[in-house]
Amino acid sequence: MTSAARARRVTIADVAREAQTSTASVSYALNGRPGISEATRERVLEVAARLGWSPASAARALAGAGADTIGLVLTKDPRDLSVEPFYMQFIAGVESALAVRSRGLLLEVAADADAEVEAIRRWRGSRRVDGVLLTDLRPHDQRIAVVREAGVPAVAVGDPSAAAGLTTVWTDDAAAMRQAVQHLAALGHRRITRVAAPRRYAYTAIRDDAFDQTARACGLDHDIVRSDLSEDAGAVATRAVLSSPRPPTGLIFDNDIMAVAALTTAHQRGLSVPGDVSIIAWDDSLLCRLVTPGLTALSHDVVALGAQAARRLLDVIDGAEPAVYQEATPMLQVRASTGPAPTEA
Amino acid sequence: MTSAARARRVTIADVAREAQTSTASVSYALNGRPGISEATRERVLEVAARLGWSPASAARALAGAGADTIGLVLTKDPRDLSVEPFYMQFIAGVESALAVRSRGLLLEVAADADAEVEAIRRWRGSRRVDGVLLTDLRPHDQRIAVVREAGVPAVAVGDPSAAAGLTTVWTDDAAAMRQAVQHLAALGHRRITRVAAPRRYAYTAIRDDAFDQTARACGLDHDIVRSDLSEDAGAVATRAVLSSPRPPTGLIFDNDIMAVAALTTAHQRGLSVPGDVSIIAWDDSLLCRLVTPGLTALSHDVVALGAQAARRLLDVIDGAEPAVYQEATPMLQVRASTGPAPTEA
DNA sequence: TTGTAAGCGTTATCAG
DNA sequence: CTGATAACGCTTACAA
Repeated sequence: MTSAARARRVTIADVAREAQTSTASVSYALNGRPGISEATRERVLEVAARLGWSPASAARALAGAGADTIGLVLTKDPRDLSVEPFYMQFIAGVESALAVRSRGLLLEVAADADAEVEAIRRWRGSRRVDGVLLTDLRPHDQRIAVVREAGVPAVAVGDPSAAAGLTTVWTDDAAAMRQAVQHLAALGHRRITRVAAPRRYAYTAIRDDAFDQTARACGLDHDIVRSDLSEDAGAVATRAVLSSPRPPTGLIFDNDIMAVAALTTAHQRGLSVPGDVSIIAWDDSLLCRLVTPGLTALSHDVVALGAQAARRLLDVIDGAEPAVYQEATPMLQVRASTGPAPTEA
Repeated sequence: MTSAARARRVTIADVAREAQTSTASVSYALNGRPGISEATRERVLEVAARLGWSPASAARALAGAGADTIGLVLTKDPRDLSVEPFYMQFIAGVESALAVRSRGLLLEVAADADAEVEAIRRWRGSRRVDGVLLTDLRPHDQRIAVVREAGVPAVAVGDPSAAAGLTTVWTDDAAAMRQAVQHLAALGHRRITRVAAPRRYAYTAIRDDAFDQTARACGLDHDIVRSDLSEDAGAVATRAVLSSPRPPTGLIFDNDIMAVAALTTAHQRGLSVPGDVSIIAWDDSLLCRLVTPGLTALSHDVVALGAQAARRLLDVIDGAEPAVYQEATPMLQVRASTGPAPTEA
């Protein structure tokens, strides 16, 4: 008949009483800290387990220990979020790294950059998180100033040039873009177009530059079309590009969704892929493998990226100095959507 | 030169001093509670804003108020998680509902059912969450006993028959399955197979039964093949089924991933879809639209489901009585992967 | 309407 | 090594 005890929670005071010692010793024992005899420690641990004690993280956080939680705020419309495989992969990676150190992940979807900053401020003020992960870096990102000023441990995911000295996890997008352009050049394409993400992302300029330079070096006609990352925008951009007087024979997209949309658009217009136009996607996901023809894509391990970012953040929380970690450069995964350039009419 | 003040955080005591009142009044003012004059309230609010005060949720939670956070624990291998569009859609929906009430989402990926229960216990003990969302209900789900016993507000997402009286958000999977079977029957199919999720999910038995009954009612040869929800397992199951002496001409899958895998498998074996075999997927996602031929699928709004679940959980946290909420029944979205049964050889 | 003070469950300091 | 005891920031009776 233990039902009477059900309502109250077990505290370290209970454990201390039962183990005939003080709360301080219990705290030491439970946190594996020195300054306590092995005998007491074992007794405390045994009693805690028997009583079913579990730490009240609120109290712990309040007393100055960590919250054992990191924060991730995504700036996306929820419905877009759900369609981008990237984020779920990233989150999955983060979780896998957090799980082994039993940390939690606090997730928030913000409507815009201001809401994002607001969330970070709120979190740090409320001691809910020990640190934050910053994705989708923007040029002159205000979040970086905020975390720095507020002293919030943070890791930026994106190009170091946009991270202003914060610990950074990045992939070499410029090198990846070079591969893509050179692949098309090697296949004999003379006119290529890049369908790019908005300028508000820091990586956009980097990919823009790499695209321009490599295309020029290869002596290709080249052009950049600005789009957003949605399916619709990808289709619209593709239609416009393919309707031009001398349409390009190679297209490079900034994500997989737009590339798939382009594939559909090309088919609708009776164009063959890769017979009439070759398509390259960025972010190789299930989608790229499953469509017909399979999409040649710049493939990288987003799950690993998320895991690495989370691990580095835990380091930073533990006091590590800022550092820059480069992940594997996205590799061009060649599939059926790229082929020899069509011979001129 | 405000740099000296940077380290300390602003507390209600600071606000009280500055506003020349007590911490109690500040608390009342900040929480919009009665028992304070309008004049002081405004003064407090103004001072709080000026000082940049933000609530310490740790302290708040410790003092007995809520944590303003709900928990969601997913039992999946992280890499599988990232491939299932369902979860990201669900999370996106949850976030959208939470955002309007400025609540956070604590996410955890558990390796197995025990880890899941452990997470819930830990959360409730640590006062990190005000309530939890339960997805992927299992028959006799231990989590239900746990939340009940621990008095954790919870909402189950799944069939009410598995939710044991908890507030539940569900879709009528039996009705959805009937549509799928009748669709195939109407197209003249005489032999159909269901490639099903593992029995550990509560919905599996419900879909099994509906499949059997409807197929029998329609006078069809029918069979159920057990699989897991992965791409590989879907391909394996499809190969096995199509190799049988008298293969079925219609296949119904329990998710979209397996259905897409089946499509690829059929093509590899030189079979036409829907010429030789018709395919129906569950959970209509981008994938189903984008593959060729497009997949006929049971389509439902998972984002809305997540939003509804989150809203109902907030109700429960606010003391609402248990209730059952039925969401729209998945609708059969007919695409090119289903067609008339092939004429017997 | 206001202010005082007692928790909430830990951690951390500092004498024994 | 051990045990009181004071924070931590907020909520909430209870007094004034």
